[in-house]
Amino acid sequence: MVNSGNNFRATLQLPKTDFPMRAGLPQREPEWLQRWEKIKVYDRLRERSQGRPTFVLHDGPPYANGHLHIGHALNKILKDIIVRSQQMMGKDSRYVPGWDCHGLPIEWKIEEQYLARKAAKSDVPIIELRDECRQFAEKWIAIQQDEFRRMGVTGDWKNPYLTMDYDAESVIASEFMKFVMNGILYQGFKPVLWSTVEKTALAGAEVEYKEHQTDAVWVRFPIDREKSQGSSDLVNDACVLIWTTTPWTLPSNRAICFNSNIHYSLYEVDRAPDGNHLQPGMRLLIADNLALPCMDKARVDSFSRLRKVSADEIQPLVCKHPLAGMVEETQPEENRWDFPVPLIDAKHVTDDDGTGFVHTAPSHGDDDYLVGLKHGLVMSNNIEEDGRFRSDLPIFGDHAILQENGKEGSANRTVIKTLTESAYLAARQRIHHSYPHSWRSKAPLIYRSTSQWFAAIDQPICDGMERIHGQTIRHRALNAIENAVHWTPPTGRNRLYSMIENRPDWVLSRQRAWGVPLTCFTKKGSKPDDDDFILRDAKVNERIVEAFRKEGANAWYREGAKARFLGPDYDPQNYDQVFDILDVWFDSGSTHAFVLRDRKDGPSDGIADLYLEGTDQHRGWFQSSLLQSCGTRGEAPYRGVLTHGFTLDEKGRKMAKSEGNTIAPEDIIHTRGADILRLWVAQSDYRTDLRIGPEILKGVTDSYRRIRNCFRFMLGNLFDYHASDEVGFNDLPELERWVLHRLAELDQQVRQDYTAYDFQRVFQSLFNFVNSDLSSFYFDIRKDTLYCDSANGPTRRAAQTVLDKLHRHLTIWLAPILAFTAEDIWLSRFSDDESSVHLQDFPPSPSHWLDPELATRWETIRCVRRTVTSALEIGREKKIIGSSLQACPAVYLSDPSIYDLLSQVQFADVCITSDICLKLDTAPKTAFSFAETPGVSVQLEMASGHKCPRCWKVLPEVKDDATVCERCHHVLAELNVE
RNA sequence: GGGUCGGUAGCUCAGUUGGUGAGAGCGCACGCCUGAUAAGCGUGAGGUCGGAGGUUCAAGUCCUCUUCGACCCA
Repeated sequence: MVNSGNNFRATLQLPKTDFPMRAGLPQREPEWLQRWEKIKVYDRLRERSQGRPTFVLHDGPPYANGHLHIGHALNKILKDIIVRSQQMMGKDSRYVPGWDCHGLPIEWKIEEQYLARKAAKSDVPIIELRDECRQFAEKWIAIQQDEFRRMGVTGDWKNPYLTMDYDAESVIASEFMKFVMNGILYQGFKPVLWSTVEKTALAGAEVEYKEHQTDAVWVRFPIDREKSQGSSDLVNDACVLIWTTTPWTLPSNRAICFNSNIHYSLYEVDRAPDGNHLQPGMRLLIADNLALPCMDKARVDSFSRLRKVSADEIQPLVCKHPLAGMVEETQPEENRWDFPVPLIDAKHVTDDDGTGFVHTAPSHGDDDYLVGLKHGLVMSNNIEEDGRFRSDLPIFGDHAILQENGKEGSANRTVIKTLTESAYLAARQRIHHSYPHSWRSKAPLIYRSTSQWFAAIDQPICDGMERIHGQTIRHRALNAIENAVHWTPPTGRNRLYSMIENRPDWVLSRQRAWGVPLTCFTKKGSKPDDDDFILRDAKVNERIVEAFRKEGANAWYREGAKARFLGPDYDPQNYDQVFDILDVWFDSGSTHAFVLRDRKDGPSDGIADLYLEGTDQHRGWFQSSLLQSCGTRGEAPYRGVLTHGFTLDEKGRKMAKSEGNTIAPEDIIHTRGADILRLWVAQSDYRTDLRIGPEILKGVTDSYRRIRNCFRFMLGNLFDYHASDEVGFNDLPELERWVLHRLAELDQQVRQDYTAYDFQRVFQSLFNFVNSDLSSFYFDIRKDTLYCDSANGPTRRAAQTVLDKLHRHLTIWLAPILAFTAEDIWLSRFSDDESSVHLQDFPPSPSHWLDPELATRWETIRCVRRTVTSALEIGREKKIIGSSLQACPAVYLSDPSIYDLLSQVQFADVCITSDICLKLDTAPKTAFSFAETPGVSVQLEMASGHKCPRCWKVLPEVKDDATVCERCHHVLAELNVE
C-alpha cells in the first residue's frame, strides 16, 4: 500500500488558512500601523461615536527627554487597553496624548551644552536659552511619539497637547493668576539647599552626597526658670544638651526638639579635668542611650544619673538661647537672642546619634522648617547669598560659612569661640559625614532660607464655591478624595488622603529659566504682608494672557514687558516684575484646564473619567492636579484614579543601568513584537509592582503562541463557511449550545472585568476558555466532524456556525489587548480595504445562549469523560492502545439519570473513541474508577472491526483495511470519488 | 530613619465575610497522535502559602514581631 491515508487526504475538509503559525510581529506590526493611519481608525471612531456617552482618559504627560523605558510602556499600554475597551463597550472613548515640556532636566541639558563649549549661562539671553530648551523638547516629543505609536497606542496623535504650547502657557499663567486674584498666593520663606559658590538654589536632583569634614559641637541650653514649669531640680540649674554638625546654624536656633518615645534622664557631672568645658556639678538632660557617649566626648571622668525625666516634664520646659544677653538691648529684636527656646515633641528625633535633643533652626533644614511651620517659630534671615552672616548681625556679621571657593569660612570657628567664652559649649569634635554638594561646582551646600511664592492650602477661598466644595484647598481636596473620586485599587484613596492631610503649603516658585513665569508684580516699598504688595488687576492679567497666547511665555522676558503689561494705569517705576518660574507640577496640574476644559474633545463638564499613572504620582500629578483644580474650579478634575506599580526585574529588584537588569521596550518590540509587550501588561497584576525579564517574556510568548494557534485552527476550519451556512440556534447540537452558553457567560465576565479595569482577569478567562474548553475539549471532539463529515453536513455546519461566533467574539474581546494580532486574525476573514477589528464594538450575546441547566449537564458529562480519558491513559501505558479511536470503553453507571444523560449525546464522539458502551450496571472489579466520581467505572475494551482508512475510526462495519465506513462512503459518494 | 504597599508551585495568577486533605493555566518530565505538525491530546512531578509567635475547635485568610522588596518622604 502506498499510503492509504494520503489517498483520502484530499477528500477531507482539512483546515486551510494563510494565517501563519508564527506571527512575525516585529516585521508585520508596522504594516498594521500604516493601515490604521491610512483608514484613519481614530478619526472614524470619533465620527461614528457621536452621541454616545463619552469616556475621557486624560493622559498624564511624560517628560520630553530621553527614550521611553519599560515604565512608560506599561503606563501607555494600560491606558490604551482602557481607551480601546471603553470604546468597544459602547462609549465615545477619546484620548489625547500629552507631554510635559518645561523644567529643570531639559534646562540642565542645555546648560551642559553651554558648559561643553565653555559658555556661561549668564551670558546667554534668557529668551535664547528658552528657545533652545523648546527645541530640545520638540526633538524628544517626536521621538517619544514614534515610540509610543509603535506600541500600538491609539489616540489623537496629530493633535497632542504640550505644556509648552503657547495656548497652554497662556492658560497656565491664567490659572496662576486665579491664585493671585483669590488671595491664595503669598510670599514667604523656605529653606532650600543653596550653593554659596554659584549663588543659587539647587533642586534635589542637582545634589550629590559626599564625605565632608566639619566641626560637631555639643551645646548646653539653660532651662529658663522663669518661663518653665516643673520641679525645681530641672528648672533651677539644669541644661538641655544638644548636638549639631552645623554650629553656624546656632544663631538661628528657635527651638529644641525631643521625642516622647525616647527615654530621658537628668545627669550630673561628678568629676572632670580642670578647665574642662563640663565641670562637676553641672546638670544635663540627655537621652539615656546617649548619655555615656556624650559624657565621654565631653571628657567627663565620672557622672551620675539623678533620675528619669518623662516627656510630660520636658514638654513644659523653656530654654534660654546660649547667646541670650550677649547683645545690648538697644539692638533691634532680630539682632538679639533674648527670645524663649521652647521644647517641642517631634517624631523625627531619634536617639541613634547626638543627645536625643535636636537643635532646631527653621531657616536651615527641612525638618526644622516643618516643625517651625507647625509651631509658629520665627524664621531668621541671617545668611546672605554669598554664604556670609548679614553684616548687621552682632558678633557674627560678615563671617563666612563657606568661602567663595567652597572652603570652610570663619563662621563655625566664631560660633564655637563665642560659646566657649560663655561656657555653654560642652564638647567639640571634628567629624566626617555624608554631606550635600553641588553637582556642578562640587562645593558643599548649605540650607538657607529664601524668599519663595506659596499657594496657601488652608486659606479660605472666597469664590462662591465654599458651600458646595469646602472653604480651603485642603478641605476641598480631602472632600473630593473621600466622596467624589473612585480609586483603583482602593488603597490609592488612603495614600493620597494622608499625604494631602499632612502636606504644607505648595511652593510654586523656582529660580529657573525654562518654564512659565509667575506672572505677577510686587509694589516697591510694600512688605509681603501688606494688602497692596501683590498687584491684583484683571486688566493687567488679561494683557498677559493675550500676549502669551500669541507669543508664548517668552513675552514675559521681552524688553519693555513690564510697561507693556502694567499698561497706562501703573507706573513701572513703582513695581517689580517677578522672574521666578512656576513649579512644573503647576504646569501639569493645570492640564485639566487647557485640555479637558478648553479642547473640543474634552468632556462636557471638564472632568476626566480617569487619570492613570504610577504610584509615585500620588506625590506628583494626582496631587498637583487635585490641588490646582480645587483652588481654581473647586473640585477634582477626575472622577476616577487608577494607579499601577513599578516595573522591576525578574527577581523583584529595581531596574538600574548599573545593575545591567534593564529591559528596553524597544528591544522587546524588535525581538518579540509589541503585542508580546502588551500581553505582558495585560497578564500582570498592576496593583503591585510588576516583574519583567527574559523568563517571564518567554512565558508570555508561549501563552501568545497558544492563543494564536487556536485562532489558526478556527480560521482554518472556516475556510468554506459563509453566512448562508449558518445553522439556527434550535438546530444546534447540545455540544454547540454548550459552547455558546460558555461564550455568553464569558461575555458578561469580560465586560465586567474590562469595566473594572481588570485586564488580568479578562485575559485569564479568555485564555483558560481557549485552552480548556476549546482546544482540549471542543476542538478536539469536533475535529472528526469538521474534517470527515460532508462539507455541508449539518453537524459540520453547526460546528462552523459556532466557530464563526467564537472567532468574532474572541477576536474583538482580545483586540484592546492584542491590538495587532486581533487585527491580523480579523483581516484573515474580513479583509476589505476599510475593515478593522478596532472599528467593532463588543458583539451582543443573545440571552437565549445562556443555559445554566445545560451547563450543569455538560459539567457531568465532562466529569464522566475525565474518567474515560484516564482509563484510556492506563490502556496506553500498558500498550494496549495508542490512539483513543482504537477503544470502545464500557462505562458502568450506577445512576440512571447519568445513564440517560449520556445516552442522549454522542458520548463516543465526546470521548473521541470509535464507540462506547454505556451500562446501567455494577462494574467488574477490573474496571477503573475515580474516588471523586463514584458510580462511574470504565472497563477498557478494544473497538471491534477495522480502521476506516479515511476517518480512522475502528468500526464493525469496516471489514478490511481497504474499505471505508458508512459515513465516509456517503461523503465520498457525494464527492463522486470512489 | 518615617509613611504606604506587597511577598501562594520554575513563571503569571485564583483563593469570597477564617472551615471539607491549597487551586488554574503555562513551563517541565513522561506517554500518545502524526489530517492544527517548530502544532494537537493525555498523565505526572512540583508549594512547611517569605519567617517566627499569638488568637481560635479551626488561619494562606485575623493580631504582633521579623525578613526581603518597591514607592514616597527624610
